[in-house]
Amino acid sequence: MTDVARRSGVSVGTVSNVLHRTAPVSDDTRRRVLQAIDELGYRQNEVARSLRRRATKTLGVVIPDALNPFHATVALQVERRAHRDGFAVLLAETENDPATESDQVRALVGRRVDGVIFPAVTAGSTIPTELLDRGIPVVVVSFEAADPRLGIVHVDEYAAMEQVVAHLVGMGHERIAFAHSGAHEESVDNRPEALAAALRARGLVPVPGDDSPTAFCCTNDVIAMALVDRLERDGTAVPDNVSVVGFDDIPLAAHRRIDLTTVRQPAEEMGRTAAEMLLSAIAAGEHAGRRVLMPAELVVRGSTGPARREA
Amino acid sequence: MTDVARRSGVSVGTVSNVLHRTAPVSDDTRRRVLQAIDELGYRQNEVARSLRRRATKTLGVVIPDALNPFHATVALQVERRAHRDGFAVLLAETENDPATESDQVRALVGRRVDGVIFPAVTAGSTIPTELLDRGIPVVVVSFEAADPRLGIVHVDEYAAMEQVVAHLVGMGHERIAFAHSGAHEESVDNRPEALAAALRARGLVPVPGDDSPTAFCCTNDVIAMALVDRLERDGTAVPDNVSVVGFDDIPLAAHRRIDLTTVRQPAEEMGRTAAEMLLSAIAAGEHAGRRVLMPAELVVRGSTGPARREA
DNA sequence: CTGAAAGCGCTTACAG
DNA sequence: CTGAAAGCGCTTACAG
Repeated sequence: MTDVARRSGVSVGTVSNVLHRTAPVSDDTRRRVLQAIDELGYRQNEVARSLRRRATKTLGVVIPDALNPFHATVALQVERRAHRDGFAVLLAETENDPATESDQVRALVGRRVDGVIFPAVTAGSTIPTELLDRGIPVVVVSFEAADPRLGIVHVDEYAAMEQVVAHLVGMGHERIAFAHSGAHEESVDNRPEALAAALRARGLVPVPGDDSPTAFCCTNDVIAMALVDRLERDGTAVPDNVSVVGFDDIPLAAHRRIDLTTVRQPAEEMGRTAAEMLLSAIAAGEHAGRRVLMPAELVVRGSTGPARREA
Repeated sequence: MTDVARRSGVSVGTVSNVLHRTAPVSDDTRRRVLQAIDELGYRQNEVARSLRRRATKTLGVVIPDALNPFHATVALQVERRAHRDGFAVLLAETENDPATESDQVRALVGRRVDGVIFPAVTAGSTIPTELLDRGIPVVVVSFEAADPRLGIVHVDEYAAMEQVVAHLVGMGHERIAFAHSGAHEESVDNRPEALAAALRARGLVPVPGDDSPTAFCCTNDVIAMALVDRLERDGTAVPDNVSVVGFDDIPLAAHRRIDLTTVRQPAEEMGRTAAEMLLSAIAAGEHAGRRVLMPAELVVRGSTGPARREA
């Protein structure tokens, strides 16, 4: 910037002014400055700017796993929306590990992100609260949480599971299990509990996955697809021998070869909404503190069918 | 930091020293400082640090589409590896649009990333060169480029396509088409050319996709899976009526329901290697300027079969 | 309309 | 071992 100022014969303050129209600048001066910028290939240093303005125009997105299409979609939409407002996004992966999670969040705090979005969080995590306490707005996507300062974008998982159970019970299923990944700490959501509630309303209870269920409700579509793969490799046909229901409705769920019955969450819209919520909270200098409920609906495809009668 | 210094009765320089062991500090002082940090919940401001050190410890990853598992995997591995070295990663999405691409890269330059990784780049892009000219090291993944300052992690696409064509021709295919997404500008790679070369070596040429090919070679697995879906919805069975070959070997390609014959690229290793290459270039203060060739191999699964004899 | 100066929160020689 | 001071590249009152 000093170079630009020197080359165009003005002060750095004036260069700053032409760059941000914060104060009127004569046309002639503006032209000279712009020309110098062009000749020098000058690109403003955002880190100095961030330091001075005490705002970085960057968001953090903390996801357990970039390979889950639901999370990837949210991250993508956030990035897209943020970019429109001149915000950048720092990607932090947690692998669903609490230690990595807090590590990552600490790094985001150090880098002074203006806000953060969590499409998931490890069970029992107090991380969002810590951020909130530091005055950093946060919005969570696809799950609920208690803190009123939190921005929340979610679907009604109880209503969704009610639809799932109605569908399954209507086809004679009574032995229904919940399936999640055993690989990591679970992230927090109400899906198992929502399933249990819908079953209870019909005098049923969830059965363990190894206790010959006739249907599985999976915590997400990735798990559901892996389950179908495993079942069929073991000779258990889906849906002839057992039905499988996913959650999310990732694009592949509609693939003819996959054809997964699942609960559709509007991932793109959720990501976009979360970004907008966060961005406007940042602009207003306050917490997001709002809750948006999105529609979720059962999409019936070919992975569910009538319960097999016991031999 | 001033607060910490005041509370522990030392100067800010000393606080800096205990934080980074750049100079010896007495045990007693260290203890007091650490305690003050803890009591205050102090977290060092990385942006000030970055400004002063003229290095941000952040990498940019520029991808066309976070939903492509190959790109997501590379991004994830880069993030993981970078995180180990205390680097953060800025995610920039291009949607395969040259304007967005240069926009995003400009933003990365403004934010003074220490280096950038491209798992793909729009055709004809001069972006990497511009970065290189500014002294920013860049490494590209899964394609080739001419600039000797570039770090390159790729596979031998010609050898891979040779295997593909040998497999296909061995099953009687002579009408082979290349399939890519028509949605966006293509990103740059040698796959179409590699296919053509392997065909030419056998006196064949690629046929247009609408000229009743008996086999399709797709630019990646996502396209291949979409193609299978489309073909089968139109009543064309795969592989009975037409064979389909992908590229990448994303995890789903091995799913029993998908079962895609494809060329395996070691995505995780490529991402990790790219990150390491970039990180060590940054540490050394020079360009990556190295080329690593990774193995690619044909994985034969169920989406390819004997060419259907014309009726 | 333009310039000089302070200050954002750090690091890094340099003294002591 | 510790402190004082300069400076990283900006923005923002404040004068003029």
